[in-house]
Amino acid sequence: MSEVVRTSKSASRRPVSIQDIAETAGVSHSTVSRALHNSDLIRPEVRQRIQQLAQEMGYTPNAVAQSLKVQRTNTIGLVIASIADPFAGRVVRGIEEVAQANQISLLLSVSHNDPELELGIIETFHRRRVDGVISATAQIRGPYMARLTQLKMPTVLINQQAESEADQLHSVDADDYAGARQAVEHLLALGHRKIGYLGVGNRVQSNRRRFAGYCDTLSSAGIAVDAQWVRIAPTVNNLRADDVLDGQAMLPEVLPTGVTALFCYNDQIAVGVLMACRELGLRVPEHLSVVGYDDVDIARYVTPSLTTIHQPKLRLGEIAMQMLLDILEGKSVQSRILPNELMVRESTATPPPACQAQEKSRFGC
Amino acid sequence: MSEVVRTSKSASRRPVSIQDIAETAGVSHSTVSRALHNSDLIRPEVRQRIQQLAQEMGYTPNAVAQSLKVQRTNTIGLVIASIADPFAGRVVRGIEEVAQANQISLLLSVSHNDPELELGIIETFHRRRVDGVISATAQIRGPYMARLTQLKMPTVLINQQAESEADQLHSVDADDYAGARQAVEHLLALGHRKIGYLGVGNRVQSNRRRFAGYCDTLSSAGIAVDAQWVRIAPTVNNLRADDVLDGQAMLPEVLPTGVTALFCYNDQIAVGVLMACRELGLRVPEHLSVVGYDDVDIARYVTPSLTTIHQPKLRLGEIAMQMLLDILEGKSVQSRILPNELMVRESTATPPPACQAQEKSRFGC
DNA sequence: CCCTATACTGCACACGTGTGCATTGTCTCG
DNA sequence: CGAGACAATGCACACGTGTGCAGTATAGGG
Repeated sequence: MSEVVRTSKSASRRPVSIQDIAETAGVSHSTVSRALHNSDLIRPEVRQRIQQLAQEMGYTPNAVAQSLKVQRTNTIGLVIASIADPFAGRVVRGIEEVAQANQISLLLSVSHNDPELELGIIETFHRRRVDGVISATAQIRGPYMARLTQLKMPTVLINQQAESEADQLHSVDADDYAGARQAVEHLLALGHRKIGYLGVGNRVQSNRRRFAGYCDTLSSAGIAVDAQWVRIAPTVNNLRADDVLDGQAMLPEVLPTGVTALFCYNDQIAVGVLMACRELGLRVPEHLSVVGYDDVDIARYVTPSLTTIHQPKLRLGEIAMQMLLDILEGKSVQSRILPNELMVRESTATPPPACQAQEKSRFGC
Repeated sequence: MSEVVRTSKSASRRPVSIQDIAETAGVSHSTVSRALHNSDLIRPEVRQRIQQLAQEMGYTPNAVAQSLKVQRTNTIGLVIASIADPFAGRVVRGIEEVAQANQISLLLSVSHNDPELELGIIETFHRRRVDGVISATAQIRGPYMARLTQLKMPTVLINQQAESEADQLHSVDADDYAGARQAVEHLLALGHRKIGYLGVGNRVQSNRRRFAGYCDTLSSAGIAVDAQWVRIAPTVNNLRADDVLDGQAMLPEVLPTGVTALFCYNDQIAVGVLMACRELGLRVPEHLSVVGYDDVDIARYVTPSLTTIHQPKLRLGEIAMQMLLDILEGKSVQSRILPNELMVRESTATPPPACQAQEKSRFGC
């Protein structure tokens, strides 16, 4: 008899519900619900019998129904600019680990830095009633951010240093400005004075901060920044192009200005520079010093290995997720800025003799 | 008056529902539901008025409730072994693009090749009632796969060539065996005869297929495979270690055997070999030829650039997602195997003179 | 033996949405 | 003018789960 019921149920292709369990157990669905939650309102023996029955019938709670009822999805939305970017990969990993440890699921979306898409993604997240949002996209633009705050979705931004400290908008960042300063100071210490900057046009905020660090450091050293030393990769369709190609293309443009070192927005740009140098027969670091940013895996594997600024990518992700969890629990949290670390490898050295000579004469040695 | 109502609603922090709209419009919630779906059961003017009202009140449909009702979440679960792996990154991107175009959301989970975790992930996906699953993890093991088929969740496997063509289990793969053959044939054509293989221990299936391609190709050429030429990176905790380090560690072990070329399981292993060679003062390809697998970005950026087998990573992802969509629509689909492509770059050349001399004398030249 | 406190269980509603069916109103045709 | 057809809308239930409250049974105490 009971077998017949089970068969008809399983034939109907619908997963078993607490209602099904209730019927086979001869109790109400409320009792089953409570039993499965280990409520001490239910007699221990009944509780155990129901739990065993649930096991036997292959019951899996319907998270959709639960979410609807308790008004919480245990899901957070994650926006990143690109998956191809190894930087994002590490950050996502940090997020994922903390999320998994806290039974939170991740809804992943890629924005490609397209404002239209970003808006759509936020809308989708809201429709799905995610508990919160982590955004690791390059920059939040006006309407995007406006909608975000309007919807009152708890949000944590990564590496965006949102200037407007709005209500529920928190952020965790690595210190772009200080990182840039470290990089340029390293080059200054090696004796370089003509130091160029290769930036990007489609990550406006972070590019601006790193560029500012670059400018200020040179100024502090009494060096006037020559606009010729600076190139910013053009923005194509607001979409992220291939940074390596951009780096490759920009090198020949700054070379004639006589720079002896280049500080690059990120490691990919720097790798592009390395490849361009190889084509031109220019040796790094003998003829030109190169500094990257991020310290992605590839920085260690290219030849010469890249001197770069290490960002605590994993930590950024972990902290962002933990911060969001705290917000959801009602704790008050405050935005954080993490320090970076200079990794000195093979791509930087003292300036080439010719320039050193120039410098020497200049200083009267 | 209506303002008072609006205010009280918005003060209750709950998003507006169709019920709220119905009250302000003076109709039933059914009418609102139909109007928002453009049902022609509703008078056009009413329809428009309701839609405008919904707009004004900032209504966003509750996808959770919809999912519960229509028994479909428009969400699929995605399991990958690691995010750090650039191979996975490209595949995910392909999946994501097709998903986004079809209004499907992605639930992302990382398995780290841990069977325990994998099982938990599948359980979570089932609880959340995803419409389907795409698995790009290295290998599905017994209990994992059993549960997958038991739950009747439509599933597409990437690069796993599931031997048991079970019911709802479909797959899309790049041809490991043929890829390995291409790689080894390339080396043979260059004149190499002592060719080694560096594999991995924690991606059993694909490693086995590539190794088989390696063995068979050598056999076809009349070369007996020397077990000394072959190394498999040890498996640590079932977790994926750093492939580059493994490659670096394995090179010294096979070098004494006199191999003139190495076929590596993937590009990371090959990069490790490159770095080890550099440490030992061994030049690639003059002293040793190296072939990778996957053709991830890094393969183009290292020095020398890697000869490798290009896998259509983006296509794998796109096809997998499209296949899953077809399954969900009830279409019948069949598993596919995609071809790879040999990318000849700088890391392969004819064997070093010493060996060539040996070969020559051997062939009586 | 009766009353009350206690332990347990079921009823009914709620979460937000979709939809079959009944109901109402209007128009048209005989 | 009445009847049937058709258009438009509301009622009620369903999806699967959680929970306040009422109800029942049992035990204990007077």
